[in-house]
Amino acid sequence: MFSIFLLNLQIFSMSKCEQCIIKQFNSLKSLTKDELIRISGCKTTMIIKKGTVIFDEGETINGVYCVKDGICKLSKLSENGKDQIVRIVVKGDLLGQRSLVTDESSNLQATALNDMEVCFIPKSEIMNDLQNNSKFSFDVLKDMAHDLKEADDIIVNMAQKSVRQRLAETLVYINDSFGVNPDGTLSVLLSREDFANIVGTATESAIRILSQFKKEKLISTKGKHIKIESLTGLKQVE
Amino acid sequence: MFSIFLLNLQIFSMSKCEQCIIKQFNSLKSLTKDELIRISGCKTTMIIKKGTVIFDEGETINGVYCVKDGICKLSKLSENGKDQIVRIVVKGDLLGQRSLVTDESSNLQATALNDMEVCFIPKSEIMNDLQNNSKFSFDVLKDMAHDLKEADDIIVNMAQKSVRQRLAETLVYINDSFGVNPDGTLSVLLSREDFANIVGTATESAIRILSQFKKEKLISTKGKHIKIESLTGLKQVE
DNA sequence: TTTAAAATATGATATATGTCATGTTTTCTA
DNA sequence: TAGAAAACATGACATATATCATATTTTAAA
Repeated sequence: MFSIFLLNLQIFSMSKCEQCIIKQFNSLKSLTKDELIRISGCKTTMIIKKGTVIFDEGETINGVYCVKDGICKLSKLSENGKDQIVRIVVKGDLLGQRSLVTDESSNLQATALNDMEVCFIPKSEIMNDLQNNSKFSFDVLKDMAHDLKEADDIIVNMAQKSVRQRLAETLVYINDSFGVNPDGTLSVLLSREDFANIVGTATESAIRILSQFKKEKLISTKGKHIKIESLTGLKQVE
Repeated sequence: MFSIFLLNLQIFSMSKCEQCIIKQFNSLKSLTKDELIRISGCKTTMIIKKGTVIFDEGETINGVYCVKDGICKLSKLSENGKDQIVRIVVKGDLLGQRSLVTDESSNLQATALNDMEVCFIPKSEIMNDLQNNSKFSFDVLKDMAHDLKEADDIIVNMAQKSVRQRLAETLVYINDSFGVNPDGTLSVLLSREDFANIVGTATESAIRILSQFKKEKLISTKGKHIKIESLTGLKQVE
């Protein structure tokens, strides 16, 4: 597994964490300059191709990924064979934070949704900072609290809202959180199957409802690119 | 609101955190003796009657509750008027940890499921420890990571499993996590409506499926007390 | 104890969504 | 560029679950 990484995906980069703008967006901003310099020395920058599994359910991660570019999904295989997406991680986020806190293996699979550039920081190097730099650990704590809140919201939506509503909200969420391309299409490009796996429905149902939204002029599509035509309309879907 | 607490619910107790066995079960165990003595001096012990709302959605909590006895539910009101239960907090747990980390108001409501005894520790008193005692903050981090993992699992179950399966799993979960009374009935006593609100279904559906389980000899009931007759059977429900 | 209210129970029916089947379009690759 | 494979699309039908209606039982209150 690791050898594949070495062959195909890994590029050792000379770029320095201390100067990296990305860290602004996550907990790493709370590290001191000295800490960043040390981290910089042991990190591994890698390019990950679209579709690649970054880590799998049950795998021990032993570090954290700082996402410099691209987007990935965190999903979990359910017994019926479907892959439920529980979170989307984008440029600027840290991926695999949970592994710093627990020695358990990952409960989720991470898969690149487009080509990504990430820096892997070994757990051994960053654990000291988590222990000694309280500003940093408090930031990680905040992050996790935020994720937990979002997860609670998702539970409520899953339980109480229709597939139609959940799909509408997913479109709004992606629009609001990750923005749009110059042509107005959603910048996060997902397959119909991905949408189904976020919403928790059959792929056919997701396709069908997207078609309905199109007829109702709430969205327009070219290929798999989706453009929101009426944000307010989507928000009112019942 | 607070005056009601003072009149009906609050009892100032002389018991000391340093000697309290409950702390063994949560992050407070990582506080030093000195820290515990200080906490002990500013905590407020209260008795909370069954059905009382401990804190509501949108309320600012400003502290954390250590549950000495009893059980409560954390729920969130959805737009359709249903109250989705996202977590159950029992004796030994800390309630409202998220409030320590963020200044946002609570996204959840906490309601006592039976008579409870809790100690309220003001945020102002414990924040220092969260900043300075890294063992303590790491414990809180672990707790939150654990909750996050459980939340992810719930999302997958909500999305991919039938109501029947979810209800069976809820029974198993309550059995495994919170145990049974001497007569074998589940020690956490929930109304059919509570079950429906955990599973995310209509109350009638929850009742109906529990009746089916009864017919299938998976459980037995007297009044609202439920006894699991076949744990393996419940685990195999499809 | 009697009465009222809440919780539990069950039937009948409606409906959203899943499943299966089939066809079309887009994307990939040799 | 052709051919294969994957993704998208839509119809027909099955089914789990919601909703509404109405008993019955349990709990609370007067």
